[in-house]
Amino acid sequence: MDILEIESTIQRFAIFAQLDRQAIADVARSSKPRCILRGQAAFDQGEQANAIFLVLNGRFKAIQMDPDGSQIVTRLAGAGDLIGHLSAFNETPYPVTAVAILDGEILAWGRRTFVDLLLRHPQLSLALIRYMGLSIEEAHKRLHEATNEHVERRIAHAILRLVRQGGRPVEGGIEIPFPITRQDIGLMSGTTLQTVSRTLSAWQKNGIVDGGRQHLVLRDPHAIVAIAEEQ
Amino acid sequence: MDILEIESTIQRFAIFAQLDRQAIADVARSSKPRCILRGQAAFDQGEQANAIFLVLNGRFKAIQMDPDGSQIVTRLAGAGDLIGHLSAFNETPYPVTAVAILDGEILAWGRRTFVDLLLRHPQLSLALIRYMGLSIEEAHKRLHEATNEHVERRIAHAILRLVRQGGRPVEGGIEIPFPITRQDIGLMSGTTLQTVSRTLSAWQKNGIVDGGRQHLVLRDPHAIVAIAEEQ
DNA sequence: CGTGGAGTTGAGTAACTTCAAGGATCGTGG
DNA sequence: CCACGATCCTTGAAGTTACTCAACTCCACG
Repeated sequence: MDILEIESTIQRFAIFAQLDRQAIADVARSSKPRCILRGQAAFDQGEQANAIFLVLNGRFKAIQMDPDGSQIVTRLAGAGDLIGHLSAFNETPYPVTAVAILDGEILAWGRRTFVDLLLRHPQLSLALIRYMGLSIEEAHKRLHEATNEHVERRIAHAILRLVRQGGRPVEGGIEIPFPITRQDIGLMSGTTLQTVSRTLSAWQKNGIVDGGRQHLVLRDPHAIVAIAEEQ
Repeated sequence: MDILEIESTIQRFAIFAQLDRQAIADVARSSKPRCILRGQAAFDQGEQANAIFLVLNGRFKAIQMDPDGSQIVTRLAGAGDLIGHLSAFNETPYPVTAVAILDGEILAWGRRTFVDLLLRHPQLSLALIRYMGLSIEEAHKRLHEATNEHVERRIAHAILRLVRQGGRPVEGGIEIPFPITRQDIGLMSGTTLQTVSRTLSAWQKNGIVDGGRQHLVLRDPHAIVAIAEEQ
């Protein structure tokens, strides 16, 4: 991807949309593009956070692991999402490992470089603040779900999140167009892969979803919304 | 509180610490101080977010409530903490109700006013970005705990958070110097007041904690850390 | 002195997890 | 092209944690 492509790509993303031509050029010029193959990590949990990344395309999952081995998926990131921004500015280690679940391209900035961009372009800071505000609200919503809702509802929420982050309409439903395992869904909804499997099997019997290995299609999205919202 | 007091107070808070004299004056001048009595709310969930607040003193709890009545406490806020910042910049409704659990003073800025401050003082934006990054990490940590740890451990974590946010050393332990109910602790650790009561009763028998109605003293903080970290 | 918020404690139970074992699907190398 | 290993998925049965329901006590405050 050359610099002009980068400019025209990033100016479409919410975080950069308010910047003028010159600012976009400044931002683009100081970035380094990088390809990440499926299965590779953009960075690893615990590593010193020297860079911040923007996803240009592809799909990443952020996995957080405890010393005792337990994990959760804190978020998925697609085109236009930042990753690594939490720790980069506080100079703390990355709190998650960001694994590509599809081949993809990202843009990297050094920590110091990005801080300078923020100081030079207040509109960029403001956009980042808005972006992070939404992340916190999302995290709190998940926390609420995790502590007050039963599994089936949590799984429904997790799947609706997948849809919002990149569901593709196909004939007879909505497809999740990237590989996702029962394990992943479990880590996103706070349950085990077995429970996810049982739940999806039941839904499949009712014609609500469809799909096989690492693949999911919502046949009746409305039914899933209903499950997510039932008392 | 007059303007000079405000200036000298806020410059000690992390979010404003990097600002020069002039910037501090600018920030202070555009703020409106306000007193909140115990039990009152600085703002209510669902209300249009027209203002952002800084806690000068006192203590607030942020409660999030579902349509079905279930609640969680997303955070406690003390001197130096911002409240209302999540939604104010995105012009979404407040996602929580911020209730004072002690009489306190806060500083208020209108949404537009604070955005202008951010645009005028890039260092303020940067500090806010750092602050929000820490909030997200904290939320993700709680999410991890909520889904992978058993109640006793979660309660221990919740209490350690209380200590970090304002524990006061007293003879024979550490005191939580603001009123906190079993219900609150339950809402902070994702369990019921009954389970909290049982757990604290057991701990009290072992001499780990002490306290009565809305009151808590850690007699053996080390033991609580051990519980929070045991496998 | 009465009322309501806060806390305690017991018993029963539901919802998930854990353990277990087998089946399906993918990719890879002979 | 087929065999094999690795990953992913399914389903059953047993076990457990912590929630729910319920009754009772204690205090603070008007």
